[in-house]
Amino acid sequence: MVTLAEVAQHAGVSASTVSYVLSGKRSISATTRQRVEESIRKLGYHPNAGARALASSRSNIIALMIPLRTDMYVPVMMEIAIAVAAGARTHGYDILLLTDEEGPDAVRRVTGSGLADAMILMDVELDDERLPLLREGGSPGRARSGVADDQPSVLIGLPADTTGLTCVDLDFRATGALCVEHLAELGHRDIAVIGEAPAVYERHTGFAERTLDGLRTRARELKLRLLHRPCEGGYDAMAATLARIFDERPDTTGFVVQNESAIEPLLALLRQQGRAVPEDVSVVAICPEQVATQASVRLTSVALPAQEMGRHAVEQLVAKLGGRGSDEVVLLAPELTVRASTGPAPVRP
Amino acid sequence: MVTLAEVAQHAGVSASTVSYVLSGKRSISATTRQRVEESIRKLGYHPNAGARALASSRSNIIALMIPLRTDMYVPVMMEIAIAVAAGARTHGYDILLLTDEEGPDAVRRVTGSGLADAMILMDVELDDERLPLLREGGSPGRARSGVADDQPSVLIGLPADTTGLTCVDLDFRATGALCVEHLAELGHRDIAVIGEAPAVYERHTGFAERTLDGLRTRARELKLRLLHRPCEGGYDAMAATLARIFDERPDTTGFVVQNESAIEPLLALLRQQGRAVPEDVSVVAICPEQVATQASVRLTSVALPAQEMGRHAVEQLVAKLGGRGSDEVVLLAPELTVRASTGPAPVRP
DNA sequence: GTGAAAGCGCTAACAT
DNA sequence: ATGTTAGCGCTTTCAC
Repeated sequence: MVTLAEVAQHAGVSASTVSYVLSGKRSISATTRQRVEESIRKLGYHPNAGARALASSRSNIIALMIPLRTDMYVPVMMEIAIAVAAGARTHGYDILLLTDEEGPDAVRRVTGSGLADAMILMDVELDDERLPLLREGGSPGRARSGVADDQPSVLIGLPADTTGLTCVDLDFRATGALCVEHLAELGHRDIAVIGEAPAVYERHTGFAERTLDGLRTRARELKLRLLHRPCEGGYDAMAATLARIFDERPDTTGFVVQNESAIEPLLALLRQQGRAVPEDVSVVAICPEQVATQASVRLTSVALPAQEMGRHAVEQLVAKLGGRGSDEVVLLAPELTVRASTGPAPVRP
Repeated sequence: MVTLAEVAQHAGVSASTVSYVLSGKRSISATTRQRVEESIRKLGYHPNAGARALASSRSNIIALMIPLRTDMYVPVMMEIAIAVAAGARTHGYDILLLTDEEGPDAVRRVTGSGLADAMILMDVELDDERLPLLREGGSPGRARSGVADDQPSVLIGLPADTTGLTCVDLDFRATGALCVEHLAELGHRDIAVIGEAPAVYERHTGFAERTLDGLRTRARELKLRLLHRPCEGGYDAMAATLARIFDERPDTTGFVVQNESAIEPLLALLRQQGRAVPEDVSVVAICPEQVATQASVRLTSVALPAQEMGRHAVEQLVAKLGGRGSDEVVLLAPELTVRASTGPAPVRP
C-alpha cells in the first residue's frame, strides 16, 4: 500500500505539503503541486480512509437506513437509494447501507463509532422510535461538554412531530387535492379512492393519511362525493372492493388509486365489466412513472419523485454538514401528468 | 466522545485489556471482564471505527455495487441488497453502497483507500470491465512485495470467464430446462418463450442466454417445438409479440415468460382472445414470488431466490476473508412451484 | 509557500 | 491474566 509519506519522499516534499495539495486547504506553488500530483499518479496513491477519519474525525460517509419490509413501493425505495448514492458521491460522500433491523441501535452504533458523519432515514413512521435520537438538541438529560454530538440527519417521509428534524417528502396532501381537482374539472361527481392495504394505515406511515386528507378536503370544497376503501393488493381483493364500491355508489365515474398492486387488477376488472376507460370511468393513479406508462392503459398519474427526493435529502444533509442551516421540512410539489386513463365524465340521463 | 482510554481508566485496567475484552483475542478473568463491560455500558462507549480500521487495517465494511439502471428486476435487486446487508451484519460487517456510475474507478477507489475489506458485485455483465481488477492473482505485470492486495470479491451473476472469480447465481440453464419439463409432462408440444427486451440480450448479462440455452436443449431432448421471442415490456409490445407467435405457431399451448412487465399484459391478452388459462394455454413464469402470487392468475413459476443469493454471497465472502477458501461458482438450484396457470394440454382433434 | 511534529483512538506485539 | 508501548497513515497546529 502506498502511503502519503512515500508520495512526499518521491516528490521531495514534506508530508504536510502532500496533505495540503490533496485538501486544498492552503496555497501551494504550481510547481510543487504538479510534482506532488505526478508522484500520486505514478505511485497509484489512494489516501487511507481509516487514517483520514481518525485524524479529521470525519468519515465522509452518510448512512442510509432503508426499511427491511419489501412489500411496498420497492422500486421507489430503490430509486431513492440510488439517487442518494449518486448525489452523495458528487459531494465526496459514500453511502453506508443500514436496514432498520437493528432499529434504534443502528443509529447509536453509527453515531457512536463515527462510522458515518450523518444519516438519511427512509420510510419514517409517524411516531418512529429512532426520532428521539435524532432531534436537534439531543436527548434530554444529556448535558456533556457542550458539544452537540447529535448526528445530522434528514428524514425521507414525515413523522407526526417534526420539531428539531429535517424532512423531505412529496406533498401528499396537495397530491390528493390535485387528483380530485383533475377529476372535478372533467365533470366527475362521484369519486372512489382505492387505498393502500389496511396494514399500511395501521402502520402509521403518514403518507396514506395525508393523501386521504387532501382528497377529502378538496372533495368537500368542490362538493364531490368521495368514497375511500383500503385494499389489499391482487386481483381477488380488488374484485371484492370494486363490487362493494359500485354497490354503495353506482354512479361512481372517477377512481383515484394509491396502491401499485391494485392498479392492473382494477383495469382488468373494469374491462371485464364493460366499463371503458376513459369513456365510462376515469382513473388517476399515484404511483411511479414506470407503472403509469406500462399499465395496460396509460395512466393519468401523480408520480412519486424518487430521484428528486433522494437528491434533496442529500443536499439538505450536505448543507447541514457544511454548517449552513437547512429548511426544516421540504414538501415537493406534486405534478399530475394527463395520459389516456382520464376523460370527461359520461353524460347522465 | 468516550475513548477506550477513558473506559480503561474508569475500570482501573490498561487500554489493552479493554481492547482484548472487546475482541476476545485473549482470555480475561471473569471479574475484570465484568468491570470493563460495566464501564463500557456506564460511559456509553463505542469503539471508533476510523481508529480501528487504521490500527487493524480492516474496516469491517463490505462494498456492494448495484446497477444504476432501474429498468429491470428492481425488487429483486433490492431484496438481494437487503439480504446482503442483513447477512453482513450477522458477521459484523456493514455495507457500503456503490453504484456502477463510477465504473471500475469505484473498485480502485475502495480497494486503494481501504474503505472496504471486500466487495460484492451485482448485475455482472458477460465481459465486465471491472473483472480484471478482481481476478485473483491480480493484474498481470504487477509483481510488488509478494503481498496479494486484491480485493476479495463475490459476483452475483455469471460472467463469460469465471477463472479466478467467485460467483453466485441462479442456475438459469436448469431453470429453463425445468420449465420445459413441466410443460412437457402436462402434454404440451408447442411452447413459446416470451423473453426479456432485446436490449437485455444485447447487454450480454448472460442469464437470459443461459435460460434460453436450457429451454432449447431440454426442448430438443423432449422433442418439443420451441419458439423464442424477445419482448419489450408493456401491453402494446406484448400484443404484437403474441400475434406473431400465434401466427407462426397456431398450435402453441405452453408459454414460458421471463419478463416481468410482459406477464400481466400476456394474461390480459389471452383472456381477451378467449383463451382460458390453464384450460386452453398454460403459462410458466420466471419471476419473483410476489409477482407470481399477485398476478391476475396465480402463476406457476420458478422464483428468483433473491434472499438466498444475497446470503450466499455474504457467506462466500466471509469465508474468503476468514482465509477459508470458497467455491468458485455456486449455482443455486431452481425450484418450480405449481400454481393455477398450468394444466394439461387440451386434447387436439 | 513549506516543514516538523504532535496527536487522532485503537491494535498487537512484547513484556511480565 | 494483565500492563507497556510502538506504531497504523493522516490532519493540523505551530514555526519559519
